[in-house]
Amino acid sequence: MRILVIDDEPELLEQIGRALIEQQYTVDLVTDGEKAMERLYCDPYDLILLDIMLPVMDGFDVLREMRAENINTPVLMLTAKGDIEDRVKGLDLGADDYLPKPFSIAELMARVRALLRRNSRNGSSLLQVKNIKLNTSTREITVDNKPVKLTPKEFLILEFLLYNKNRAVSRFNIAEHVWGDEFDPFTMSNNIDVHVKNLRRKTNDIEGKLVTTVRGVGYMVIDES
Amino acid sequence: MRILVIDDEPELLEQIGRALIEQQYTVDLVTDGEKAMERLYCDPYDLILLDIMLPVMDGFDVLREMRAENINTPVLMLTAKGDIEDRVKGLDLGADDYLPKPFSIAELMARVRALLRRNSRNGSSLLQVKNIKLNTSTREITVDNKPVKLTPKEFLILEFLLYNKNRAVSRFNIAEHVWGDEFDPFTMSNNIDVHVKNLRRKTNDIEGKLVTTVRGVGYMVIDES
DNA sequence: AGGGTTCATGAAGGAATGATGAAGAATACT
DNA sequence: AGTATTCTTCATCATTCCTTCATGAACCCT
Repeated sequence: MRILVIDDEPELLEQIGRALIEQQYTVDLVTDGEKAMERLYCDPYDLILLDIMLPVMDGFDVLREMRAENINTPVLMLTAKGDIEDRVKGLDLGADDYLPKPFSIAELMARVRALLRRNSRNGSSLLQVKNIKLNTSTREITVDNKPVKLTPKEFLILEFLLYNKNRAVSRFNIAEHVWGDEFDPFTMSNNIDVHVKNLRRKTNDIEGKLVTTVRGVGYMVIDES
Repeated sequence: MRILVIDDEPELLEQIGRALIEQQYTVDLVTDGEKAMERLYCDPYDLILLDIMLPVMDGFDVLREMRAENINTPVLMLTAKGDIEDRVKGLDLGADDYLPKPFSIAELMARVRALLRRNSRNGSSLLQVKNIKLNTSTREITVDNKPVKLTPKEFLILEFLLYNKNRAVSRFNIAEHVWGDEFDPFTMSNNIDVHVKNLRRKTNDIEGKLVTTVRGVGYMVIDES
């Protein structure tokens, strides 16, 4: 389960992060709305913990933009203000729950569990295209319901392609997402191509039926449904 | 994503340019309204950052002329004056957002991202004329709702023509846009004509119904709607 | 109608891009 | 340390795409 936490107080952020990691969640921590949106565009999450009071782009802005972008990940709003107005506003904008500060870590964990449970019924962490299923939380991949073993890089590339299905993604985009900081934009190797090749082989994707090559651009997964 | 920045202060212009390039945007910088209009006629942009205070032709003039020419690229206005009047005037003329100077680069970037996102949502990435649709982000092209495969050059040329619909574009304009730096203005080959021919074939455009030849000038796409 | 200009078209060689197999380097596992 | 797995690099092959050119058709003008 992947959780994104957005809060501008570093200490609280740290504390929440540690508690979540202890519970075996995969956690990303950011301190402002901008970074949050960036992450949301790149990576699929199962839950978002969102502070309202943020510099520049506040929690409401993040929520508004997220929903406008059709990112329907459940959101638990955190705020220093306990007043009703904010609460109403947040829920109007599509937040799923609300926790006024100060709160105990135990209470937070309870809410997190509740939201994830509520949501896991909808199976939001399952990316599915054609005969392939990819569970982002358990890291299970099946092709025609038969399990397939992928290496870490292969998994990340496939996840990224599925997440951006019906959109051509460049090698640059892929590299950014899969290699993060330590990717060399000037590399001349066809590293990504090789991983895609192996990915195709392992998913019985002989003729690029799953992963289509977009010449001059990169790759794309097309979902007809 | 292509962004045009218009500001008469060279230092600020430089600074903005650098910040945008760092974020992987394609950027053009000009210092006055005249040059801005020239560029706007030639190239399609996804966003325009427009200073109000400009010599000769001010930001309002640029905005007015742009919109009169049916160039609907979103505009973020920048100005030293913080007063309401200018703001109202700008928005009336069709600006999409407004940022009073002085501003931080971080804040500017936030607005840029927000506008680009807002815009791509509204399907502005979908160019449509007659029975043809072109999605600039997914690179999907359909003719009568049937997908058509175009090569990179063909795609860029069609995109350019659709973007400048109802306006005759010269071969020079096309070359500039499609080949960018590495285009040879002295070539004697009819390279572009060949690509247009193939484009017409692939889009079932037998009699130049979609791409009209403007003798002595270049080509044009006419949209009756 | 004739001459000149501009555009359309088909074909072909060369350039660019992607696919593939294999081997060495790096990493993780025992 | 030794082994297995994964990642990266490289050379080569296959394919697609780009450009060029020769030729024919359409257009414009006097």
